[in-house]
This record gives sequence, C-alpha cells and structure tokens, in this order.
Amino acid sequence: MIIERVIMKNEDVMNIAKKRGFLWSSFEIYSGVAGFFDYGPLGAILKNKIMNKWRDYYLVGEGYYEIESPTIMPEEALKASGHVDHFNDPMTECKECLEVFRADHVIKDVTGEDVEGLENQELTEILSKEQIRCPRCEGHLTHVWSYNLMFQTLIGAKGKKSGYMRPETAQGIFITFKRLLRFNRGKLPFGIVQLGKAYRNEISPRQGVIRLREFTQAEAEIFVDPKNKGHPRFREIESQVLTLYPADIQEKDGEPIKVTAQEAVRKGIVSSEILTHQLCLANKFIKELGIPFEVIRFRQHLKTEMAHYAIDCWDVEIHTDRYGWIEVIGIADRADFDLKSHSEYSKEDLRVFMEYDQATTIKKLVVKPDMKKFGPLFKGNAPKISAVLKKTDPESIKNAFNKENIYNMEIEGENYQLTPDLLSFEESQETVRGEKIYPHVIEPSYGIDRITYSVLLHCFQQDDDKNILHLPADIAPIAVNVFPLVNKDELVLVSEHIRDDLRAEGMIAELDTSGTIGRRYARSDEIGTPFAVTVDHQTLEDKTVTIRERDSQKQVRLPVSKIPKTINGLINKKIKFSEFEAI
RNA sequence: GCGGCUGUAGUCUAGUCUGGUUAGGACUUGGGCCUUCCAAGCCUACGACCCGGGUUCAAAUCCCGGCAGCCGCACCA
Repeated sequence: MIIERVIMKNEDVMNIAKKRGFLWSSFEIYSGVAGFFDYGPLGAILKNKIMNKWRDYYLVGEGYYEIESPTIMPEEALKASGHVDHFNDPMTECKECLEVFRADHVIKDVTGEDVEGLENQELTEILSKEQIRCPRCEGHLTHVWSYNLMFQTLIGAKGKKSGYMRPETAQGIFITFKRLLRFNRGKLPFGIVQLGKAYRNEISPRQGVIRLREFTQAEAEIFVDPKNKGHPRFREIESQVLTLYPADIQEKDGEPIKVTAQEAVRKGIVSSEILTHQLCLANKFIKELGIPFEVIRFRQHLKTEMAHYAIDCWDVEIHTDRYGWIEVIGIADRADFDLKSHSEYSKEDLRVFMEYDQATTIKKLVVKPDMKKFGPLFKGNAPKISAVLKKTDPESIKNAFNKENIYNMEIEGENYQLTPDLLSFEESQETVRGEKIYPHVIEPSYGIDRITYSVLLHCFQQDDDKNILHLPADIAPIAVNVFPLVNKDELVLVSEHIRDDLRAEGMIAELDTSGTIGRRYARSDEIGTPFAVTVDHQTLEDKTVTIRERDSQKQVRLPVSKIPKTINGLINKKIKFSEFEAI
C-alpha cells in the first residue's frame, strides 16, 4: 500500500490548529487584539515539550544553567542595553502621500548632519527651519512623534519609576553577570540560559504567530574568552552538513551552499568554531522536531543589517509556503558590547580576571615624591600634584631634570615647578599574573512560537486525503490513545484499565469511545498522537491488544501487561516499531 | 499608520445587489441505535448574521463609525 502524502498549506494548518486546540488568536470574544495568540490545550503541551527538548540540548547536553528573571525591567537597565534609545524611533508622516519616515533619517539625508538623540521638538524645528519636504512626493511633513517599540509601565504606587516589559530575555542574564560568574567560580567559558516571554509593541503585527507582541524566547548567553572561541567537543559535530547562505553570496544573488561544519570553520565562512557549533546544535534541534533538512538554511546577516557591535550573525531560516523564508533562530557573536555597556552604566566591574599560563615580571621605574618637603611647599595642593605625578611617565620627568634641572607641570591652570630634590626614582618589580577582560558573548536566540508554528506546518500532511500530524513521538501532546473496538461495556472496562496503566507509566493517555473505530483513528492522527491501543474481542480471550502506529497505520499484537513499557520505549526511541511483527 | 477587499454556528457556505414568514444546507461536535479495525448508516440535540449608531412600519441586507482578518505600502534597534 502506497500512501500519497501532500504537504499542507498555512491556511489549512492554522484551521486545524484552531479546531483541535493548538492555537487561536487571543481575546476572541472581545473581537481580538492583533499580535496576541493563545496556546490551547494541545498547543500548550506541544510548546512545553519543545521547550523541554531545548533544555535537553542546552542544560543537559551543553551543561549550561537556567535562570529566571523578571519580565518588567527598570528604565536604567534598558538604557544601558541601548533599547530605550533604539526602540524610541522619531517618526514623521507626509501629509500628502501619507508615507511614514524616521525623522532623523530624513534630516540626515538632506543636511548630512547626524541628529540622533535630539528631542522630537528639536527635530520638528529642524524640519521646518530647513524646509525639509517628503523625500518621495515633496509634500509637507507632520510634527515628529516617538514610536516606542517597548511596552512602558510604571513601577510602584506613585508610579515614579518608569519601567518596560523586557524586549528580550537576554538582558536578565547580562545584568546578573557578576553573580553568575561567581556561581561558575570565576572561570570562562560558561553558559546561562533563559526561557520566557518577551514583549515588543509592533506597529502592525500580522502574519499570525510570526510577529507577535508577546512571544516566547529561549536564549543562551555563552561567555567565552575572546582569545579562545573554540569548542571542546567540535569533533563530534564537524562532519555535520549545513546549508549556508553567506553574506557575499547573497550580495551576488547566488545560491546557498552545502558545507560541513569543519569546512565552514576552515574556510572562514563562519567566524569561529563555537559559533559553528551553535549552528550545528540548531540544525540538529530543528531536524529532530520533524522539520526536513531541505527547508532549513542558515543566512548570514549582511554588513548593513548587522547590529554595529556584532562580529558575526546567522539566522536560522525555515521555508514556509505563505511567508517564504522566516527567521526562527538568531545566532550571534555579540562580542563584549552588552557587558561593557552595563559596566559603564552601572559602575560595576563586569570583567573577568584571566590568569596567564605564566606570570610575567615587569621592571618599572617609579617616581616617589618626598612628602616631607611637598607638604610645606605646596600646602593644600600637594595631594593633587602627587596624584598627577603617579600617572606621569617617570622617564619624561627624568629627561626634564637632565636637560634643565627642573620639571614644569600644569594642574587646573596653575603652574608648578619641581626640582630634583623633591623627587626620587626607584626601580620596582611588578608581577603580572593575568588581566581583566570582558568576555565575548555567543548568543543563540530561539523564537519558540515561530518554531512551534513551523513544526505544525511541516509535520501536517494529507495522507490519502486524511490530515495527519506527523509529529516526532517525543513531542506529540498526547502519547497514546486507547480505543475499545466497539462501544461495549466489557471492552470499555478493559480500555479504562489500560489507559490508567499508561498514565501510571507517566504518559498522557486518552480514551475515546465515540463513533466508529475509523473515525477515532482519524481524530487521533489529526492531533499527532503517535500510537493507538485497540481493545477487541480477542483481548477478552487471551489478554492481548494491538498497537497501531500513526505513520504506517500498521498494527502489532502484544500482551496487555507489556503495553505501558513498550509504548514508553517506542516514544523514547528505545524500541523501534518495525522490530515487531505486523499483523 | 495609510489604501483596497472581506466579516452568517466549531468549519465551509445559501440568503445581501432588489430590505419583508421561524436565516436554509453540508460537515463537525454531544446523546442514542447499529456496528468486531481506519471519518459508513439511521434517529436526535446543541449551535450563527463582528460591534455600535443611523435610515425605515420593518435591517443579515442600505448608510456612517469602530473592531478584526486578508492583500499592498510603510515600519520591523
């Protein structure tokens, strides 16, 4: 028997997803709000299973730790991260053609002046003073207003402190870096992950769950030594083949290339081993969710689209019939931008002390002021002068003494003359055991909602006109269905026992007695339940039941007592269905 | 945000142009009958005119506004 499989379209998938309780738009009875989606009963399980699989990769596999930080953040923190300034775009609209522009961009194009950071009022004044018109139709432009992509809120009863809903989960990790570094006993590299909601007040969200105002991210921040961007277990994955679409090929309108991870590093296509390792992890993860290799590609950010601090950035894209290639994961080398910036704003030292393999000893000339003479001579200014001297190169002072026997220095407009008797020079030895550095950050950022959507889209297929959700067994919401072949009391009773045994084994199991057996198989297939146990007349005679596999529609007969362990084994891929003899 | 199109049970849809009886059908779902392996059949039940205002004796139908969806433009550090 040959099953004819047809890939389904976005529209059909979304309809079934709504009907079967995976996904629907939120607040429906109040006519809905764009950019918000609910996960229904099955969708919530599916999403959680995907997130737990992600944890298997990053917590168990990579040995990283998860934290949970608040979704509301104070303004200062987001000021440091650059989000307050960057998410606050000054906008202006043409009164004639109704085009909307970034006001600072329009001004820069005309005057050539960089006006970033100016107030809206000032920008409005520049627009009218310079008589700047619409770049497209020469129409008049409106006053400048801010469009803030972050949801703003007020913290506290009097609401004096301004806060925002976090636009990404990553910042919670950077902010706690000091404690995390201590937790990891001061050593690099280490990784911290966070899964949770993030918020962006999109101007006009559309495209279903592709662009949400509230969405779920799974992010890892991997802190590494900038001098060592290797990965200890790179050998394990170096032969993995990736579909890469590097920036230079995009610029030449070329086709993506298939290369092994090893080649990607050797030829310098991807900037580091650890970044490549992340691409491989993402590749494997996506494939294990049931998304075929052909619809996955890694697109490198063009220089123009890459954030100014990022060294290298790759988007994992999945092809969809409706929206083309969509970004589901962003993998970036963010260098030291975030930690440096938080360090500057918070005045906390977020550097890591890196010990050298070998300590080096440096010989140095040090200038020492004779404070007994300094005090009476310079009075209150003495401490100032000695502080400046400490920072001055002793050699230059020595040179001055050799030439003119005097050293002139100026502090805050005052002139001071130092004579050799006021200073002595000493040779000192200093041992340098290491240095403080800002770690670089490798950041894979997974969009869980987009991934969940992609899984539904690519796992749904029409097999001989029936809708079948070919989910990998380990992420299917319902593990197994139990059906009495006909709706008779004695069969139902046995079925209930089997369902309870399956639940006791830790699986989500359901019983369905309604309609004909065929209808029940169909319903079960449509929500992706990988296995069905059917109780029939023979069960009453010899205590055996059949297990039906969703994808092959084949059945095997086994003793009732072996069912829970067998189904569990099948779901965890410890047993293969094909090992049994089909009936 | 702008423009165009659209909005009837869970889903698909008839009716709207040309206002007029209890808004009709199919599928789905619940209950029952029948039924010993892949959405069969029979009986039965539940279930809808996106919201608000206006015109009219009378509005699913015409008009205005809002909301939502789709498409295009713009936006998407």
